[in-house]
Amino acid sequence: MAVQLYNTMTRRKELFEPLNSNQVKMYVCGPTVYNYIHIGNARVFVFFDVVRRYLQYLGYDVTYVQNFTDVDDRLIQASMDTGRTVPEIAEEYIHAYFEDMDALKVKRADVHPRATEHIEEMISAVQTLIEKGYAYERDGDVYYRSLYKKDYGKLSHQSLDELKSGARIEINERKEHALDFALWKAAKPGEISWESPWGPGRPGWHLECSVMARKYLGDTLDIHAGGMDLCFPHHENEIAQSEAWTEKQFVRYWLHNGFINIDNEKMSKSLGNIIRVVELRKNYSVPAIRYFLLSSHYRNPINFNQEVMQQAEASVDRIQTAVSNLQHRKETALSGDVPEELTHELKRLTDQFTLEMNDDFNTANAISVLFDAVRLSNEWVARSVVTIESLNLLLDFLQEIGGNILGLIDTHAQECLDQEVEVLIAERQQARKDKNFKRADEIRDMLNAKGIILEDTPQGVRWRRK
RNA sequence: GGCGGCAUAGCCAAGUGGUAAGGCAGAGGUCUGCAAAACCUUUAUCCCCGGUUCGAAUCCGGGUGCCGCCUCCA
Repeated sequence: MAVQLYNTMTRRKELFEPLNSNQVKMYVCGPTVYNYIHIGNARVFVFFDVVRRYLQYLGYDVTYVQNFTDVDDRLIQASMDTGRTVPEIAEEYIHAYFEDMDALKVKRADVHPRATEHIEEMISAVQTLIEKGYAYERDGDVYYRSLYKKDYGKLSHQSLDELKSGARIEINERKEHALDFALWKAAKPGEISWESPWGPGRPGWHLECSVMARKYLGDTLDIHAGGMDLCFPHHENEIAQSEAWTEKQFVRYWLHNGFINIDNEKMSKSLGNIIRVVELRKNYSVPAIRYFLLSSHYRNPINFNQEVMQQAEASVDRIQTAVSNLQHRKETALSGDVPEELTHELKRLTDQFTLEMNDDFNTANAISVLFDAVRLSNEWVARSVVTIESLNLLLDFLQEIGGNILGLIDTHAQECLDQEVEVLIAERQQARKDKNFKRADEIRDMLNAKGIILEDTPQGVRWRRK
């Protein structure tokens, strides 16, 4: 258990040591539920789900929290555009989120807290910050004094002077300083709001993560993760307010993943090239989508296009085929010992997999270890003598690494063929025996047209779906 | 202007000092009645120019090209 991970805070790979022995407190910024999630969101959720699974595989006890931002400017805008209420819209897209993520085999978090269910706690946090002098009220808004603590900017490594001279600072007369940010926003007429000591309003975006993270994970988190863009200002602001509030270190390790480009262009609303998961799922298999997301290191940008997705499909097919060929071979194998040679090889591959994942979650290399196991498996399947126990060992490895951790294998139950097809296969076998290859090929072509591929092996006919 | 990243085969992508993983596609071969699947073989002077070193894709300097963040965007 020697995981090294790249910490955005220190800009170095560090040895991962949770605050409390093997307890890992992990928080991943969740979606703002004003729309369907897109492939960029999916990268965050799929990758950090893999991190979580891997840490669990290593024996860590992981508590995983991911929020829903169910009130903010964009939801209010969507509400005005559609005439529906903010909670209605949020509910719909939370539902859609779970559909997408369940489909992509992302495990649910231990807690999925919603901002609107923690308003009381947020108000109380804001009050504390005001009392401590870190925040001030102006016309129903409450702002955080960014300059109050000297270490503001420590995550994004921006000095205050540089931030002050930043090119895009908005003018807001109510703020003492341009870098101050809203903890509480006064409601405009007609907007959804909650009562507070400063009048009706809603919480600022950054505040919810600080409050919910503390509530469910405590003062100090081990891992806090999200997309690269959240580094500044979102995570910077979370640190500021949380550490002002608790006077303790907020997060031990900050992890940020890179973006996805679409045909070498930034994915953006204005370019109209946003790829939603719900659409993606119609065109590509789940293992291929996950392969695409995991085939490159998480901090690198990746480029989405048809060609790489087709390559992903083909790659994932190779893994899937190895698993089904293993299963087919078991039907005619006999029980017996596992040769030392195989145990040894699998041990080596398991160690290699751990080594790669321990190195800042190098999923690209982890996948290459998986392919080494695929080759090994194919070699054993082709042997004329192999034991069920050996095949099971290979199967276990592929299922554990390729299935449970990386999620690149469809673990659907072995389906059955209908009676009619079984009869045809039997007829074809007889035809082959009789050297009636014309009829045999006819049947094979017929089934192929129905999407069933027949393969003749020394152990009998093997079939699979296209 | 500030902070940071990237450039490796037709494509995707690892590799932070020791002589270029893995996948897709292509070519040749083995197996097969023919296929399929599989296995074997095969495809790279690592953007350019200097420097350090016995040795550099890797370190340093200088270019060139692309990209991200710098107030609510994963």
